[in-house]
Amino acid sequence: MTGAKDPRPGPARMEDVARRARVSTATVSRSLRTPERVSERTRRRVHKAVRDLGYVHNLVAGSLAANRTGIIAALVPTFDNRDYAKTIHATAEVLRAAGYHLLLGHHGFSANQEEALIAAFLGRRPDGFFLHGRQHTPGAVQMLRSSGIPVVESGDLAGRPVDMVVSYSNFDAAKALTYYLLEKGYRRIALVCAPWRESERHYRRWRGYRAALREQGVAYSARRFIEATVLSMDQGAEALNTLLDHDPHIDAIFFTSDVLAIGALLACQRRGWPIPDRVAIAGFDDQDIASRTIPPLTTVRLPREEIGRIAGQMILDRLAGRDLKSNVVNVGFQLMERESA
Amino acid sequence: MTGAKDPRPGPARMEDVARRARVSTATVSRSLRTPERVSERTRRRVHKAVRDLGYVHNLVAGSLAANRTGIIAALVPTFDNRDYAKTIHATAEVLRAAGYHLLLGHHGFSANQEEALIAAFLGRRPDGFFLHGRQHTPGAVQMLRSSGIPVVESGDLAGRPVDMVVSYSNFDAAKALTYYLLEKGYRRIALVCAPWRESERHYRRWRGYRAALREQGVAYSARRFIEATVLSMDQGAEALNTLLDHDPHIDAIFFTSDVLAIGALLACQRRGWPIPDRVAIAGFDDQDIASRTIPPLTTVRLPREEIGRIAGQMILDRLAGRDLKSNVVNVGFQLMERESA
DNA sequence: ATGAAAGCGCTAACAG
DNA sequence: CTGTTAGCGCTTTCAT
Repeated sequence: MTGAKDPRPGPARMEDVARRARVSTATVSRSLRTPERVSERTRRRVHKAVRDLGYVHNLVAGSLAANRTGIIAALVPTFDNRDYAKTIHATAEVLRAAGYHLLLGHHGFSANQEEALIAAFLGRRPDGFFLHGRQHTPGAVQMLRSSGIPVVESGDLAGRPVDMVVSYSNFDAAKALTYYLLEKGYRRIALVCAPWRESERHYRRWRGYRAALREQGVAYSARRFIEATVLSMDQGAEALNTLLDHDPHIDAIFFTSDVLAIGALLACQRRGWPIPDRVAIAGFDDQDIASRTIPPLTTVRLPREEIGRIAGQMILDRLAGRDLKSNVVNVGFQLMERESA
Repeated sequence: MTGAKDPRPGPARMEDVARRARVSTATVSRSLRTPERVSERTRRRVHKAVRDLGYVHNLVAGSLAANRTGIIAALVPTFDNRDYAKTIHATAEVLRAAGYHLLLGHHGFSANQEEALIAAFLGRRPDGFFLHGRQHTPGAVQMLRSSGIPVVESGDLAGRPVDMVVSYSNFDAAKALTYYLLEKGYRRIALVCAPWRESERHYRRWRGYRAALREQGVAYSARRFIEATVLSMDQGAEALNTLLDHDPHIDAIFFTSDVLAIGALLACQRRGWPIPDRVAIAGFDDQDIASRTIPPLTTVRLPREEIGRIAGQMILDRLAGRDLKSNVVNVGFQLMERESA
């Protein structure tokens, strides 16, 4: 039998640390969260006790007491997409540097699934929310608004923000690309869209394309439009076939996604068709491979990392009480003029 | 002035719901977590009160009281990699269906960064941990072990697990691919590795390659080995040049990553070199595009989604107290024999 | 610079 | 099936 009070079983608590360092739990807490408010000597004693006991600061209890979790919730349509991945990567980096962590979820392009996840995530009391996508159920918007936390959306600039937005304009980008094709002399320009359920973004691209045609007095033909069922290289190749079957005079095809465009390009290559002479091909996103295809793919580059960085920064700024210049940030886009069109 | 007690400012709490539904907070809690243990009538009253008040169940407080968070921590080297993305996607799906959410981080292939994240994440008291990667600092292993929560690692089968492992064998897969090349009659087979800092996996692949050569009595030459500095298509093309400069008689090149292999393949194509006649090319991972290159790429397919699914399931099984058959699951691999080699 | 004490909002025995 | 009650482990005034 020892005279010392036996430590309770289970992982060490702050109280155990306090006892060992001969201070109060308040001091331990300060040593951990605001070390500058504690004397050098005390801090060292506390940190030694922490190490000796293998103490792990319990942030669940801390979150409850402090009424902040240090968690930012983020929702993407899918993880399996390099564009979202790049964005989230950058966001996570910015947030981690400020001591925040990411609670990440995916909803598979379903607004209802998104609403369910928002409800579930809000229960974990995140300090901020990042949504990739601009289409939400009314319930989702309402929950987000009344949560009172900073919310950043991305994906497009159009429409009323829940709170803040950082994005490029799909409409403008698609319009600019279409203008480029028109300037190159193409007149029978077809469009292959990714499925519209995969966010309104592709719909906006279609609108940008139509706007360019209209402004330049070029007729739009529904026979030159295809909505792909899924976003795959095979669908790109198939769309190419269908379009040229319907109208052999098509001289250019704008795919609203590089995946589709590259699928079509490779199909042409296998057939020995000269691109862009047989038909010009343009994509959207500037995937790594786009600059290495034969010929290299004309496409639009979006600043995915920048979006993620800014999104994280906007949330941090708001949490720090800093005022933002604007709730909507347009990061722009870059036309990558290459040989395929 | 109303006679009713004024609700406190701020978001509704369980007590507010309880008062409105004329039950105790315990009943509200049960209605939310274990509705089957509450009478139909009560449950409806409670849920109505929840809706009326816009109450959001505070899982932070709940986690503290129940000593479980419903959070699974996951660490990957980087988000910007489709392989990890697919795995995590599958894990998140399995976990979400069971009411768990993912706290996700990335460490950029740095074991120290990983340790720091493990420390930070453990403070959030996750109920389980998933690590993509098998190399950890001793401190990291120690923290994980003493946390007492289920830990699943992936990335390779070799070495002693922290707790559980689900993976394929990089050694076996690389060896099998090398055997295939040898059977095809190639004898001067070069190897291009991704940087070894990007996990030991690429080192194991190199070992598998060497083992195959040795077993078949084919000489290994350091002049036929290159460690790429980064994982990019350009590096693949560059490695190809360097190798053929050093030794023009090389008849096959095994790249330990499809990215490198495809970069090399496209470079050959631009030069009009016939593949595999000029030189055979093989990759590792079976990216989407691997089956569409010209010629299609011989490579190894790894069941990324399956790994993620099983990892999630193993954690859930352990949390449910179910016994696992084994702590190590080998998901195998699949040789994709195509025309490039 | 440090300590005492009052919660943070919920859960889970336990009792009825 | 439902209520009472005692915490969960930490943070943060408010003193000193």
